[in-house]
Amino acid sequence: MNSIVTLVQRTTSATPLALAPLNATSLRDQAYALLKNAIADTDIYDPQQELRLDERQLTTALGVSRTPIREALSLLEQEGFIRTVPRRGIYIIRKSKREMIEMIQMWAALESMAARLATLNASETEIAKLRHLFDEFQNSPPSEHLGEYSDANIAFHTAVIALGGSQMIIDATKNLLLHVRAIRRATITQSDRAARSIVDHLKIIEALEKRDTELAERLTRQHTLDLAAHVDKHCGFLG
Amino acid sequence: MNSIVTLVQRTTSATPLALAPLNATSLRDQAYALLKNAIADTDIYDPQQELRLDERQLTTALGVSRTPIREALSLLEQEGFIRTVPRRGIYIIRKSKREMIEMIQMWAALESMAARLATLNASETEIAKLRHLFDEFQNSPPSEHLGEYSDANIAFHTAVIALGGSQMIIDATKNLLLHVRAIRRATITQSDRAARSIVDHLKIIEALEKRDTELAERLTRQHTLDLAAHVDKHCGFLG
DNA sequence: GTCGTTATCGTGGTATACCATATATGAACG
DNA sequence: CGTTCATATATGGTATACCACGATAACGAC
Repeated sequence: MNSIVTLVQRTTSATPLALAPLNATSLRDQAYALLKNAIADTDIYDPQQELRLDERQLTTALGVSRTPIREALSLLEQEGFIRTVPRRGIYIIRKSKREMIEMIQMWAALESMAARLATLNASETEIAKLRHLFDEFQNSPPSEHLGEYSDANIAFHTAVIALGGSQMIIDATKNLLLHVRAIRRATITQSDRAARSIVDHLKIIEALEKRDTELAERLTRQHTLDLAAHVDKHCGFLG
Repeated sequence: MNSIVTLVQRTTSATPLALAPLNATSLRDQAYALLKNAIADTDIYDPQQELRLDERQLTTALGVSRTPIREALSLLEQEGFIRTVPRRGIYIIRKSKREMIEMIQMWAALESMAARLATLNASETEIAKLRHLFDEFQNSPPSEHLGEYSDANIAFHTAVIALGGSQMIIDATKNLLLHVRAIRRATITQSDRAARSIVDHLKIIEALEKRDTELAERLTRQHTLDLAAHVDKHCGFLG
């Protein structure tokens, strides 16, 4: 069955207003959040995966009318997660290799700017926290628990961006992360990349601590551009 | 009267299907484009300007129902152009000074990445075209025709971004430009800034021609960050 | 006259009925 | 058996009616 639909139904059954929290969010926003999470949790690059969504089906699954569903889908379409083809259907989009590389490059641009801003504005204590993200990998090599390392990896980049303090960059990056995350899972699996990645991260942290603006920026940019180059070479399965 | 509404009406009267071109665009997309242009052409930082939109009013002005209007407004809201307050109204957003600076910083990050990519991928002839953008300013100083120079200025930055070849960056930048344009008008009015700006541009062009990746990137970033610093100092009228 | 209460209304949110048309289906004809 | 055309159906797009709720104004009590 369609995993998205089932997830959606499960979440919907949570609506009984047990405590009636200050749930002032509109149905459109709820549907938007739900669908976005569902899409993010779907392995859209699995060739088996069904990528078609059905408005009417979502209607019954969520227990709301088409209107908020359609508005939510409009937003997701604008963000590049889905595409609606008139009289054909609504489809989750698989990003092409080129698009994926462009997204990573854009990520590099934004995160390196965030690193620059972090050297200028972030507090000592905030920067210090970065090191703790990798405490658990001090003794054993990351190859032994790649799943956790992948999470810590994402957490590191997210943290650097947060350190920059630019809400605009933080927001713009969130969607990029969702798009790139699916592919990142596959690329980090090479353990040598994970090892080199840790070295890069430590150098970035040092640059941030030394408040070396240019260096932190450059290292951050290069680290992410390396990922783009890696995807370019090894991800032929992308369109 | 509300300038947006009047503009909207004028444009609407152009819909008679004289030749019935392949106008396959949905009413939602038409409304979206129309409203976006209308907002872009409005001087939202004029304290006199009415910033409230009325769904029902737009309905009659455009001659369509609320549905496509609302979907278009949803998109504009997500892009940060408007904000809808339940039971209060829909308002065009004035960006705060902080937000404006963050947008310019983001612009700097993206354009400098585009410059980097341009040194690696753009053709000689494409880069050569950049010089022609300023041909008309060779003899007379830009202070004599600031309006035209402002246009050429925007054209230059847009061209650099296009040279980068990343559709993702091109798209992300379009909205930023709309947001920043209103403020740019006011800041470029100092003629000394215009003169220095031209010098910067020429240096960027030279770096691109020499395929000096790092230099082109750095100059482009710094040029735009200078604008951010300038806005920070001189645009106290922003929230 | 001021404060509080109530009624009305304006507004965005939602549900639903309707529409247009590309695609699919199948029957009829060659 | 294959091709073609007519009909049916599914799907996204649009219009509209209804709803909930807060704001505001009108009114009344003190």
